[in-house]
Amino acid sequence: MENNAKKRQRPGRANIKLEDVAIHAGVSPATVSRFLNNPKVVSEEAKKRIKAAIATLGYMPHRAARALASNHSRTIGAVVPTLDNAIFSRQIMAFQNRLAFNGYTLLLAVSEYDADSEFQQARVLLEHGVEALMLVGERRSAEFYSLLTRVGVPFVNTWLYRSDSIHPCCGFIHDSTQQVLVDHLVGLGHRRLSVITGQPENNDRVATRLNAIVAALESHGLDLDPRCVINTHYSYADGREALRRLMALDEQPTAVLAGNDVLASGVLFEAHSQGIDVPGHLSVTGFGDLAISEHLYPPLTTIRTPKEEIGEAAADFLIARLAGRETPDRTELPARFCLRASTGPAATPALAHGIGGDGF
Amino acid sequence: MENNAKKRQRPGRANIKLEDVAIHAGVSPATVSRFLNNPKVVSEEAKKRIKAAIATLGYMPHRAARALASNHSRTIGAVVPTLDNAIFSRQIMAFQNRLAFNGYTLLLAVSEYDADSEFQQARVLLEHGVEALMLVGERRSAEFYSLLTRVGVPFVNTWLYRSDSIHPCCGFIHDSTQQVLVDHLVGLGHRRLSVITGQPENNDRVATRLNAIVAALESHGLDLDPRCVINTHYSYADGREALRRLMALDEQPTAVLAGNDVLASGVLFEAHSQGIDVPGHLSVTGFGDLAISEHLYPPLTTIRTPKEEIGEAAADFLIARLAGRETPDRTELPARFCLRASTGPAATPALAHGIGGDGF
DNA sequence: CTGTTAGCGCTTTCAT
DNA sequence: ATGAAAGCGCTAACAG
Repeated sequence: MENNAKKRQRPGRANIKLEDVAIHAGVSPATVSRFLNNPKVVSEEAKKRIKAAIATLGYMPHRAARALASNHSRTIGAVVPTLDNAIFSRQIMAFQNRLAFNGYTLLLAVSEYDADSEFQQARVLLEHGVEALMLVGERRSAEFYSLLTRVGVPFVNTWLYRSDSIHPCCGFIHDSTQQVLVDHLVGLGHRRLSVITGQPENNDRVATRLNAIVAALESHGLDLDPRCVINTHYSYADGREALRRLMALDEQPTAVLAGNDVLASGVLFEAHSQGIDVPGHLSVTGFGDLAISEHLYPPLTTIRTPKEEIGEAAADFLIARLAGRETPDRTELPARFCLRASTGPAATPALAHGIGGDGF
Repeated sequence: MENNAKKRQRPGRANIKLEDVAIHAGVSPATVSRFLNNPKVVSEEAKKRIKAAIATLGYMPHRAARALASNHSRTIGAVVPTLDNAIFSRQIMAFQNRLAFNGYTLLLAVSEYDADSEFQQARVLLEHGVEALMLVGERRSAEFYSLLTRVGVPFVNTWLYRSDSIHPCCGFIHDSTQQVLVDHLVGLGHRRLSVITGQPENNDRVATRLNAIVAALESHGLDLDPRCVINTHYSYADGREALRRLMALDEQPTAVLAGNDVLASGVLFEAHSQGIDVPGHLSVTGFGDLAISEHLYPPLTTIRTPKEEIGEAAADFLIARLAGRETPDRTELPARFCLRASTGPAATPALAHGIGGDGF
């Protein structure tokens, strides 16, 4: 017992291996391996003894060794822009839950809306041998896509659906969500709309929605004054500040399309403290339908996005692919219009510096 | 080129391995390995050729093989109760960010506040060879702790600090946060307080805070009417409903201590729609200080918890441990009292069915 | 500074 | 149904 003293103990693991279990159970390692991976080919007798051995020894399989030998890591990766937004956290929760249920473990990375970081992190996940990858959005470098196909792991772009996408995707059609919102507002008599949204450079969904708004307005013969478009970050304070800037215009918009519910909430808060009546003087729409949105004053008219559904569908898709099952490349999970009380008929445009007659 | 046709291609990986790089660069595999792990011991000449080989072949290291050979997976695991709560998502973001910066990858699991699930998921992470583990809370089975010590991976309990804890921890002292809140309210003249919080059975922090409230009240010679304690879940709707139940009591409380800011928001929303004046008729406190809390009507008096700081401190602690660096077992990251406008002097207790004189 | 040589713990043919 | 044996891709002595 002193000959291999130099052989370092695995730090960080109970040192019991499959072979120990085999010895203890009086079978070969191969049989224990079969028991672990395909128990039905093992005799009842052996099964019983192996089970007992595992229990008494407290054996834990070594997944890296298994991954090396079998080419299956039983891990799936995800790279999301942030977890700050309840939207992605819910997607990830649903995703992880589905993975765990199917015996997969999640490797998670956050890109912070940075394309290079997304690429870099995805590389690392691939090095770790993730068998599949969930991503957000679809705009990424050719190099990234070529890595993905070269490595050959299944992947899925989430949060968007395009029937003509060349990549697997699951999500909804962003354009129509904005069309619905614009139709709604224009139908209420709004002619001068404004937009407060994120950074289209780092976010293809934002870019798509912005274009869709312009197109929708055009379809009504309206256009979008560039001064009425504010690109900002996703915080309450940013939403508030954006509204202040909009209200400082000499021709004020009668409605604001906020890029997400956080921004919309900020707008509502700022409107409240400035005594701007919503929807009397100003209509506000959001995007995302956070849990809080229906409770705001007034409850927010918004688009409900299928956060959990996307996470689940992405997991199901990848798992099906890994199992060799046929499954459609693209899944549409519709977003829904939620009509609430933050939108109403357009008032005559408030005059600069002349708002705030009632409220407050 | 047909002799090893049976040798399956690694599905899911570019088939280039370290040996190929070595051949291409005209060096031995060992040198390539050194280049990867400790470049400074490799000659400039070799470095150059290896770099080129890696680039032209598009080589990606196989981390499972590396983990097997070196006993280092370069992964760290985390099990959190949920990501629904902005609190844990921010912690995880900060944690992951710090890990990635130090070359570690995050394996994430969600327990949904279930002790068995937490144990089970931690096991899986350990099987995957995580070199360290971040957990939330400290109440778990002896079996769990014994696994942790047997396996010998560093771990840290987060979201709490106890100077006498036998386990590494980072967070704050829950008791004093509640003491501050109670002192504040009692100082304002409140004598009949109520509590709306989570499920103490599944959450040791909740249990601790609840006990701390009772103790704090006692220190003022007050006690907590059991009918004024509502254990519920963390949603806006639950907060609203809880307030309704409280207001239905024949002796109504003049203040509510909500277990977190989501619940507190729900209380505020319900108060608003019932026309209950806050803080005129009812004072409300939260816990957590979410981004939205300062924007609510009225802005919420709450406790700011150090979410990101906990994630970072946990990462730093584990990384230091893995690097063999000395580092204290326990880190206190104080929570701070945020006095805002949702608390005020106690009114004379509102009579049952007689509230709501002004508002709405 | 570099190459050679053994494995890391497990799976998987191929026999039996 | 089971065992023997040959690696999976990489690292880590050791020797030079």
